[in-house]
Amino acid sequence: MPEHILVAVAWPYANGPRHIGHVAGFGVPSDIFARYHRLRGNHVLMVSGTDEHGTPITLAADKEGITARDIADRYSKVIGDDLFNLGLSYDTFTRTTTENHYAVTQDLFKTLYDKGYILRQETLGAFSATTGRTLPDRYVEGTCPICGYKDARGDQCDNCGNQLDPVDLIDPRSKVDGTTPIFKETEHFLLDLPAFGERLRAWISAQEHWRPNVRSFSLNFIKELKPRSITRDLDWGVPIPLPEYADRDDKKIYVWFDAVIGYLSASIEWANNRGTPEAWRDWWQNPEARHYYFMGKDNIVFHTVIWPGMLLGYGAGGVYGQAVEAYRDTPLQLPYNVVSSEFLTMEGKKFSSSRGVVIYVHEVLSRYDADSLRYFLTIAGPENQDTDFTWAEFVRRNNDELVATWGNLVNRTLTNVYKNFGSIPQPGALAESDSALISHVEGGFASIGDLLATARFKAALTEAMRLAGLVNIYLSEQEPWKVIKVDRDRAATIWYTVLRCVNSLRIYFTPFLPFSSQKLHEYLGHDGYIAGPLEFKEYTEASGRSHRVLTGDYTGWVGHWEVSELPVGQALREPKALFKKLDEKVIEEELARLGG
RNA sequence: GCCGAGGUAGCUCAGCGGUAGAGCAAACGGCUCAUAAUCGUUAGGUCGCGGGUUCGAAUCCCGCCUUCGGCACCA
Repeated sequence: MPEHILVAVAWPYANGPRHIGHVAGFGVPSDIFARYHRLRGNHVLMVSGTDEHGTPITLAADKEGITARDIADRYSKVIGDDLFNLGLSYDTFTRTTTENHYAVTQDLFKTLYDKGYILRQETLGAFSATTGRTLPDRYVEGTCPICGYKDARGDQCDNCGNQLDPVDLIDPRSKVDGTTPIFKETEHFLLDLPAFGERLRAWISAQEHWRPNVRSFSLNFIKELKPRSITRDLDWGVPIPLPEYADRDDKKIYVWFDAVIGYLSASIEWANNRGTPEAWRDWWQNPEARHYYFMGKDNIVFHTVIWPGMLLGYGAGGVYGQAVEAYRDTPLQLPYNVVSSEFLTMEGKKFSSSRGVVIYVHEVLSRYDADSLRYFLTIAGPENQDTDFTWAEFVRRNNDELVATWGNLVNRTLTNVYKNFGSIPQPGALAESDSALISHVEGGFASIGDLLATARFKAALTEAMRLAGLVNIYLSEQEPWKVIKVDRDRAATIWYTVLRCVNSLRIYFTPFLPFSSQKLHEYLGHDGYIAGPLEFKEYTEASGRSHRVLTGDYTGWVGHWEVSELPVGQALREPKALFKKLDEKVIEEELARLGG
């Protein structure tokens, strides 16, 4: 029975280009997972988009003298291009500035409000004297009332570590332009998280398949749940769907509230775009569906506490949940697993765009193959702990592992067979050593499959590489290039054995290395796409505004996570090297770029 | 300050109660079909420090040193 798998990927924030740490955390792992489940024949829905509301984008816009939408448009395109070039196979990668997203967000807000899960409260907020815009706590600086430190932030003093309220700072000033902020009363809406406290605690406690750090961190967090503000004094965001706020442009829904709703709204958009508007319910209102969320560790509580709280509150729904009779009493699905990564550092230092400690995705992809980056970010990525990216390691992993073990196995096999046979050779009776190798390698469908299903990507790729290494050892022992001079039939059998293994390894590597796996698929003489092209599509909504969606037609792809036939006599296509070996010089060149 | 994670071979990391592991780097040897790729052998660690629990501890507990995160209106 095929399963319905939702792959919900963190939404990259559109205030600038994304660096390789971001795609290491959520992008590559989620794509491996989605591609694996498609090969398994499951119904995969992989959604995300650019997160385009919030203060940082308005600040970036002010700086350049353009609108927030201009900033969002620019970086949504840049980020979408990066993900496309990395081969991240979203079913729908959209944006949070669509009409559809606004409608779904407002339905969530309105439903939670009507059910009493949203509270109203007057609070004292800081506003910029020059622009009138709200100043988040961290954008207010001043002297710490506790220790006297002069550059304390509104939320916390970096000197004494105490948590602060910006109103208490002595001589407060705006971090943006140094002016004195104005404090005034403003009404805010708060999500009543304590109302879900017991249900969340019971639910999280039961999730024993979560990574331990995710579960324990979340359980710790919900010990002290407070209502959480879900509106901001901003003109850039989803409007509050209440009559008294209909015409006001000074208060919007908080970016984090709408961003997590993106998982649902993008699923609904996917269904609409393909002309099956109710199809999203097969994932969201199907108790058998499994939802997997991928993100960095900084986002855990939004996905294990706040979003689940919102889903519990929404239940079987408002407008969207209730629309179809057959689903009317079916609540939206909670996450099945929340796969959080740690952080990637850069030559030993934390990524920092402002200090130039950064490597953008488009920079790497402009000079290196996507599969090389994908390989590094998987085998050496921050899956369980922070890991370090260095150019020296990148070159070494590429040359000594990817090229030497897997690339070279494919290359020596295909060039030999293409030259000597031109097609899959007819084997004689398999020797003990031949069938032992084949069955050992084919065991990867179970072992690697189990690791992938439980999101242990590093171990899965290590196992695939180990199996590729076994075939290299076999070749060294059998030496078919010698045997062929005296016994062509035996050489054919040896090469057939190797080809059988390479054919299975092709499947194993497809989730990790889609571009090279597609090439190998073709060199082996197979037809169709095992990892085909992605595409951008433009969609126009009722307002007339259009937006771009990264998607693809994955249903026609041909690979399956099982031993596949390798027909004797199938003509090979002329092979070329799958990967490029990198010159050691690039290490110095890249380090020079960082310094300059 | 509070909470949490890490400190294992020169390097990057895995192992997380039962005789210390991998890859790379190093040394030597085999092979030469293949992107000077590959295969084999060797060498290399009192698993941060100090206590404790246990027949037995990188693995559990306590303390310390050290690095790094989170601490809720930055996403």
